[in-house]
Amino acid sequence: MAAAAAVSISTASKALNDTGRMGSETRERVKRIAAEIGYRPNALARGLLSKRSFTIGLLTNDTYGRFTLPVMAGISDALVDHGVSVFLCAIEDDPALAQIHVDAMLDKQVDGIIATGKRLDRRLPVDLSNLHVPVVYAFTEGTQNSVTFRSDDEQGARLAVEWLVKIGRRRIAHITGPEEFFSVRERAGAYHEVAGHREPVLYGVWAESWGHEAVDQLWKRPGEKPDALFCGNDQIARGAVDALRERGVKVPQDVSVIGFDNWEIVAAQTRPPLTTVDMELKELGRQAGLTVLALAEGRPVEPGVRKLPCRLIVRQSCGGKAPQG
Amino acid sequence: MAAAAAVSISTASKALNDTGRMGSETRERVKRIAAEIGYRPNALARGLLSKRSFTIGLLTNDTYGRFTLPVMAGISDALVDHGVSVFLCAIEDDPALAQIHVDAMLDKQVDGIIATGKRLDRRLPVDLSNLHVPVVYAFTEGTQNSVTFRSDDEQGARLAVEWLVKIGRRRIAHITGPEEFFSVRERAGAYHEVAGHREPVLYGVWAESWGHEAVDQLWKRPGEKPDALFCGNDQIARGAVDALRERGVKVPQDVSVIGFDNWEIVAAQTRPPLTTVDMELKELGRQAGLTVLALAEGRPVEPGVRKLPCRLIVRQSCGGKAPQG
DNA sequence: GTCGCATGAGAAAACCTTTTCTCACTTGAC
DNA sequence: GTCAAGTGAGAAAAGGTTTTCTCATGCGAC
Repeated sequence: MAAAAAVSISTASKALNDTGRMGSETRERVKRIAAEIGYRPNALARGLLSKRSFTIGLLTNDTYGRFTLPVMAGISDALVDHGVSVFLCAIEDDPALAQIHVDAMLDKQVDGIIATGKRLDRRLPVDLSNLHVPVVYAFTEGTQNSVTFRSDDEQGARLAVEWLVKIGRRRIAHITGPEEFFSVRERAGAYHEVAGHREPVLYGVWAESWGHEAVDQLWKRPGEKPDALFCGNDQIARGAVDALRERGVKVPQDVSVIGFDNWEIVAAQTRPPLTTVDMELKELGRQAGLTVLALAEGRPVEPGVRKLPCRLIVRQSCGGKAPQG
Repeated sequence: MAAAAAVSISTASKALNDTGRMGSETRERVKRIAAEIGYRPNALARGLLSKRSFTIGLLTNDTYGRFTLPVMAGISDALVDHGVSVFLCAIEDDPALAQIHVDAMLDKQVDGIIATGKRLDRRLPVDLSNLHVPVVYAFTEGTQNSVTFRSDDEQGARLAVEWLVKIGRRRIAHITGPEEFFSVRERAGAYHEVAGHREPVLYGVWAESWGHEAVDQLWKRPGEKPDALFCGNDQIARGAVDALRERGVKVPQDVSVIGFDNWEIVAAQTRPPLTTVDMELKELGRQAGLTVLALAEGRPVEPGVRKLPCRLIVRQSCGGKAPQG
């Protein structure tokens, strides 16, 4: 302890924390010696007294990390300045495992919990509604009176379809995931609002093979073909692009294709690279982190669902130019 | 505190921990009441005394999570039974950020640190060699006298090439990543040992486009074409498969293609799905977790590099049958 | 010269456990 | 009936920090 090196015991604490009354030369001396011996206060002892552990828990059932990692990066980014560390707990839809992790986090006196997942319309398999620490939901369904952050899929879909319209496309089809996904219905709704009902919506699964097959279905139909495809995610878009190439249809000259998610590993490696919609998950994580911190510090936060706007990422699968700004 | 609900103070502790001397009826009563009021001991206070926080830190510079997430899953899996939680700290090759995270972890009295990365032959941008807590390296270069876990890329590559030989392929080319990668050289070495020097090794970058381009190069050369491609990772393999399909070369009938990494999102979505080499990163994480725990508990661990065997994942891009076993 | 007040610094309590020590009481043996 | 041994349970210290309280000293004012 610094006390040994310097002179006193509780004086050291006051010196280092710039609290209490004391001579400035004493304060400086203590600080200097503390720095010399590399003294760092024990966060456990501090937390025991202050009731703040400067630790939060991140609970997720997204084992792939597709959604969790960007969210985690945003949380960490926002909280590292505040000295907060993050426990990551990956539960794989296993209620018992989830409960174990939640209990462990509570035992360790986390200041709050952020729950995140891979679907906006599903709950984590554990009840977090009556904990004595604040809980914030990010990209997963929250409980009544909770704070929930989610992407604005409707706005994102509108962004995509409006972009296709703006570059002159008129026959825009929509190939997407299973209709029971809330975000699928929301995106399809926005699609209809902007593009009307001229072309069909093809519901399927979240896989490249479905994008491939959907293009086959569309091109087998008699009559005019679509001049644009708005796909429910980047994997579907990739499958669609591959299918179009195999049919000799040129992307983006003949058909524009737009994805959703901006999953770099898929979107950037597609030929041509995909124009897509980014859900700004890192920003979502950042806000979730700051919110749980605010709640932990007792600052009031309005409950409710916060929709964060998506952003259009223009690459080469649509043609057109990036918007200036 | 349970003391209030029950009768005494230190007796409660002994009752719940099955230590000390006391009447069995007292012990049972305390336990029952503790369970009723949902009492859970404060891990901070316990850690303060026992010098064990049941917390470890996972430091990574792999922002994509391609390698970190499976490792993390293994660690968590191994340690959750021991009541250990994991701080995840993503540092993006930023030494200052890394130091901040390490300091934060040490302040929080982690029992140990696992350092992990995305390259076997690179260090994390922070020195962990003189900490007062044990450090274990996983999938990143460790320091002298440290414990390091890594995949056995040589064995993995041998597994792949031997498989190609076994199913009857003779002209096996190797398309891989940048030669400065240690694992690239190791895999290429094993490739040469098994396949000889009949076909070239093409060094490039870790991208689909490179796999595509490499196939173009190989097929533009005069003379007989390869009947198998051993690719340095799944992305390259995917690019190669796509290029072969565009050339009208059938996979796996005409050419077998094998990847490396078993990155499901790439390997399983390729058409046909890729036979590939899995580095067993989850098992690697599990062992790293158990090792850091052993070190934290003072159990002796032999320093050195531990190579974990890879496993062949047989899908459809090679033909042949899965080995029984 | 005394009183009051400001100032600097240390003592002590509190946070919540675990562990060791002490004490009172019971029981069995002689 | 006394003594030793054994048994059950509480007291106290320790762990590292922060915060409040107390105390001693020195100074200015009257």
